[in-house]
Amino acid sequence: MSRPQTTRKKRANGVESRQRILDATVEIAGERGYEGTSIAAVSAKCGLPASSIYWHFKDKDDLIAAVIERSFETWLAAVELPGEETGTPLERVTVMAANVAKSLVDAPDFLRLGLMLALERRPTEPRGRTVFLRARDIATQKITEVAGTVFPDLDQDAVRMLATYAVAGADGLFVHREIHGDAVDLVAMFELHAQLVCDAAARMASRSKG
Amino acid sequence: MSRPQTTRKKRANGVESRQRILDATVEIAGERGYEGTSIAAVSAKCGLPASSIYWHFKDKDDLIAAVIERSFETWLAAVELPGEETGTPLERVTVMAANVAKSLVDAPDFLRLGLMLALERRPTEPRGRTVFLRARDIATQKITEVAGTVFPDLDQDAVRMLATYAVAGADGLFVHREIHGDAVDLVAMFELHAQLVCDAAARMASRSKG
Amino acid sequence: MSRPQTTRKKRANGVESRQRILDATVEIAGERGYEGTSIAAVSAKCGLPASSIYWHFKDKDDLIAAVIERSFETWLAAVELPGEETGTPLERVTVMAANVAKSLVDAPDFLRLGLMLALERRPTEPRGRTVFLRARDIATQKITEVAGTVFPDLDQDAVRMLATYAVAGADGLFVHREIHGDAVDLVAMFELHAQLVCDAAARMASRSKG
Amino acid sequence: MSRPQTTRKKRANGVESRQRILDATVEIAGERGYEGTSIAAVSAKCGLPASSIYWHFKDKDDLIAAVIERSFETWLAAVELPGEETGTPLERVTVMAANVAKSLVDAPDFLRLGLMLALERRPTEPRGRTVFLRARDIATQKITEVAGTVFPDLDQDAVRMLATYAVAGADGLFVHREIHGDAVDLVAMFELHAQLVCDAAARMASRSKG
DNA sequence: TATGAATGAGACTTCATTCAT
DNA sequence: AATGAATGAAGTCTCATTCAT
Repeated sequence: MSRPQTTRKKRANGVESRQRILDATVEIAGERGYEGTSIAAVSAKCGLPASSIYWHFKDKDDLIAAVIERSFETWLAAVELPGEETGTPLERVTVMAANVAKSLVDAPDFLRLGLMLALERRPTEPRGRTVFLRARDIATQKITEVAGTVFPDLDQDAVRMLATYAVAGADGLFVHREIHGDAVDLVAMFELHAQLVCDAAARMASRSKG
Repeated sequence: MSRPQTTRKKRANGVESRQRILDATVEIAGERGYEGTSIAAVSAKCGLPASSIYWHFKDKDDLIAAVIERSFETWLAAVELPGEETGTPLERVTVMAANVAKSLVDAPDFLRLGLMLALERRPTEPRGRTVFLRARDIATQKITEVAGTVFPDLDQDAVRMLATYAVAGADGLFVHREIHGDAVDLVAMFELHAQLVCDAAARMASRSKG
Repeated sequence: MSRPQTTRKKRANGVESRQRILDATVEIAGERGYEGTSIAAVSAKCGLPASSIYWHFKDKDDLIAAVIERSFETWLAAVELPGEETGTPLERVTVMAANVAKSLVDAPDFLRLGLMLALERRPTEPRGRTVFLRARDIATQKITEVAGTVFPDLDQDAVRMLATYAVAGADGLFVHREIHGDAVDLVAMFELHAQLVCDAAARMASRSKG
Repeated sequence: MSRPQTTRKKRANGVESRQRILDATVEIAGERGYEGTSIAAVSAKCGLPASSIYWHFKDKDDLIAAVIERSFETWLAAVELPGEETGTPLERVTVMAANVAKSLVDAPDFLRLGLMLALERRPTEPRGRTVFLRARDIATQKITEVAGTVFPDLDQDAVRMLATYAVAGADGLFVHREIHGDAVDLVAMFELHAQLVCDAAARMASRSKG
């Protein structure tokens, strides 16, 4: 008969509100980019008034940056490469590529929004762009490390170049799927990509060795 | 009493005004994307009042689409592949790749703006996006044709897949350069890209033949 | 039967609109100061939408500065001291003081708003404040000139000091009337003020001469 | 289990918090006036959350009024006129004027903020304005009393007029210093002011007596 | 072939204030 | 004796667009 839960809804809960705002923002910003994301739209989608958004985030820039940050973390967790895999280099790399492909199909917001920001060249760079580029560097670095262990005969420069090429290819394939939609078999494309990169690595390694 | 035609200059010149508007728009839209491009900003940059822009273009959508169109034509002319080149397939493809790379270094507006539009997913698709996707299809088609003649042993599906992969790789490398700037040797990256694609084609061809 | 004047109202007329906006602003800003003057309030009072105000003025700062400028000019014209007056120095100065007093009773917006701005110390000074201070300097300069001719025996420093004192007294008396309203006989107070300043001038002159 | 009283510090101290809020407010309001003073800004300057300000003060009006009140008391204490001074009237008045001048140089917040409020004319008068005007009346009254004892031959009306003029002059000179800053020798100006007022008083007295 | 002026809608952001804890 | 969170109203300013000239 006591009504503890009848305090319906409005029990101030900062953490949950923050999540709701981020959820709404990621959806909108992933569709319409930085400028296309209006605070009013976020407010409508998350149910909190615009002024409440400003309690949780300093300004729009801060909000978008937070979205990118969280989105990257989620994505990183989703692709987390299994540690001590066995098999041939090609096999190991193929598994990795498939993981990445699947993660991009499932949660593409991070990369879509990030690429939009990356392509812009505003005079005052949005903080979200910086955050995305940092995230991208981290990813490239991880790939570099994996490639170094998988192809121990390659010199540093070659490894870096291959990692760069691998990331660029992933971006391009992602864009391709964003354009052509579910018709694209992203996993298959990533498999091809992985194979080409491995071939190149093998050839480079044999050349530098022999 | 009639003014002599020596007054020339400033006899309100429609064509020139139109160009000035397009020039201003391409610059701003390339920096800030669709939503970030305001008529007021274009007006300020080209020196014509906003209302004059509406005399030349139906609305903002029309303006952006026109920019993409002109930008694509400029770019197409810049890469125009020389007709009956001789040499090995790899040589011919390598030359092509170098041409594309150089064109993207010189006039990247078309692709930058196009990719931004391509990544967005707004409810009512901007006409500029359609125009860009059509342009992209044309480019992919051309590559498919070239690949078909260079690797006559490949079946249709394989050729299409390779062309898709080639375009995706180009997009990704372009993004990479947009992010990291002039430090990136885009021509070298495209050379690597061409080689990998050719290797793949050769392997596929030998497999499908044998 | 022709209806030329039936184009009622909305025949775009920049000059008139600008005046209407300034009229509305001077009234509101004179009552509530810089921050208290909202564009919405000005819009409501002048009948033009807020966005139209921004066609005529860059921003709020620009609007307030324009108000001060126009207000000062109006006031200057209203007090314009008659040229070659005759009579004793005291008589001439008394007439001047009466003129100033009357002008301040009639159109006090300029000084009220100006003093409000002058007392503020924002980190980024409103342009209106600069404009007011310049106007005030002009007024002080004029008084200095008049005092110089009326009391030719006084040295420069003394004249400047007296002019400063005269202006300060005028400000103070104006504040007094703003506080206590129509009950105050501003003309009488200015007469007293003029007399005291003249006495001081006479005494200083005799001292410096003798 | 009870916390020992050695925790001391930070045992939420109401009085100190109140002071901190008032200190912050006086600074901001002195810079930006009534409307320009936002609770958020006060909160940022004093380090307490906005809601805490509302624990100590009913609303913004109450806060500003409290500031004026405290500021006036501080100022009154600083100028407190020594009781039974000896010397000629001019000497006594000169000392008084110097005291006032010095107090205004040291702690000008009270008068600056007060004058800003006094010049405004909003529909619902801020309580702070009322408080300031009352304080001003008290000051005028004190001067009237002193003037009455120093010039016993003057009639009531003349004394009141001189007191009014004295206060107005003080306001004007204060404004002058606010505008021109430390370059102004406020003490010297007040000395001149005192002398002129005394001369006027003497002349009036002799006239009304003779 | 243009353009000065206007405008409703909506952008981002801050406001003073409240309330449950 | 405080405060984290929330909120409706209002702030300044920009938006894309129109229209009479």
